[in-house]
Amino acid sequence: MLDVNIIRQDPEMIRQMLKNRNYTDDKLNSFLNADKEWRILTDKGNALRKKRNDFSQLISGLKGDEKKKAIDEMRLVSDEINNIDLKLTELDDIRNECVLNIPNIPHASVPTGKDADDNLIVGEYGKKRKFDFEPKEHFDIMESLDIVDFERGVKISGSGFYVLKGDGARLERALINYMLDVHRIQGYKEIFTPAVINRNAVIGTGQYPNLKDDMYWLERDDMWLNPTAEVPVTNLHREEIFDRNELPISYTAYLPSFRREAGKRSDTRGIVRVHQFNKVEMVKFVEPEYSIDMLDELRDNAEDVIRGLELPYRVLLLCTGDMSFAASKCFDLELYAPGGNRWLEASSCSCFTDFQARRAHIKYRPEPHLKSEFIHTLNGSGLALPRTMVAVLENYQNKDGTVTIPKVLRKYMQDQEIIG
RNA sequence: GCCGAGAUGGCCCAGCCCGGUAAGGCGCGAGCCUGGAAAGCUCGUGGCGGUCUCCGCCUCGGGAGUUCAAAUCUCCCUCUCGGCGCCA
Repeated sequence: MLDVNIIRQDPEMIRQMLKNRNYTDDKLNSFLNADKEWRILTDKGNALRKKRNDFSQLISGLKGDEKKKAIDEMRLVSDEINNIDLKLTELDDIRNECVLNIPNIPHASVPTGKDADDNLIVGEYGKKRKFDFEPKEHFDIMESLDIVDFERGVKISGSGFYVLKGDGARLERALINYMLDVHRIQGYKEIFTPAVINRNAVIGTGQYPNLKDDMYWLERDDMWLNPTAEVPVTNLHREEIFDRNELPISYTAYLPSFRREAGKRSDTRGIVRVHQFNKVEMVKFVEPEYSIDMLDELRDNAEDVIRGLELPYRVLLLCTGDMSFAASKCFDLELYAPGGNRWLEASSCSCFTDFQARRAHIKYRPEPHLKSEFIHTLNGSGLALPRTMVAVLENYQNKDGTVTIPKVLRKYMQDQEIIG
């Protein structure tokens, strides 16, 4: 959520920002109206409270009729306060609802644009391979190698779930280990968190309520299946205050992620869009002044994973209209998949400024005697497993139907060089 | 799942029985003192609002209730720590 003081100080800037992000300014207008009234009423209420407190003080020293009289007078004040409080609660609810629905302010370096077509292609890296045969799509490769079982995935869970078998399962495990090791060497501390998380956590990073229909909910215990490790890892430090010398903190975490993907109909074939997928995530907690620079570092850390795998990829700087709600700046990393001749989003690296920290109450003290301030958070995938698997299989496929294992993964697969 | 103990500002802790508007310590900072430091002493150190060198309100895990008045009494909930039970 945004700092309400920023909205108060420069509502026109917010209005322009909402326009750039394809939001209406309804919430802004409602906020401004409710806030104005709230401030006037708060003042009035406080004055009455003062009056009541004085009465209360007075009453403690009175007896008999004088006391009764004072109590009666005070009742009138109390009734008035109650009425104002009722109205204040109403106004506060409106304000909160509005603020929670106003997205983060994009960083100055973010291009203004309407949709995905306006995203800026920062660069294309790696060489697209020239095939002397027609490259197959990943699901065909996987089925002919017998390293996947779509039917039984459906049998035990439902559509959108799949089973990896044999070298497919081993490749998955190798990729996870490889990614975690890359990030560990980059200086990230490895974390393994619960995959079932509570309501406060999904509220803390903003998945609830915005994305609640896209998460699996365990009604009996009011718990949620992890939608992305960003949630448990960021919430590790919810309601904590750091000393300055503890920052920056860099975590990497492998965790299965669950998405209901309600209403999505695209990419139903294969493993590009599924309900459960593994992901290695990077999360950073940093001092505000460094956060934007840290985003470049984070992105580079994710790119290292791709470069190591020697996959062709491109980097997109998302425009204002295509960025997610909480992000101030965001890069997408897309892997090239020759079988379907398409780019697959395998990582999204974002700087959230204080937007998440404000909501999750994560602070730091710039100096011991100064008051605490919100830190900045960043996160990015490094990488999402299924799409990486697709890119590996399609780029490394051979004419005879086998798949060469990328060099960096071989040590995780007992030096095996080929699948098939 | 059962029984008991607990949750108080950045941290520690008093107050609760017996209701009157959060005491003290640590840490940190400013000042005094000093050749400099330590010690000592004084002041400051949660949030919101305003007519913003000042004033007011709110805040004792969360919520509801009793009362003129709740950290304090009553009820419900959450979490933590013990003990018992169950169990990979």
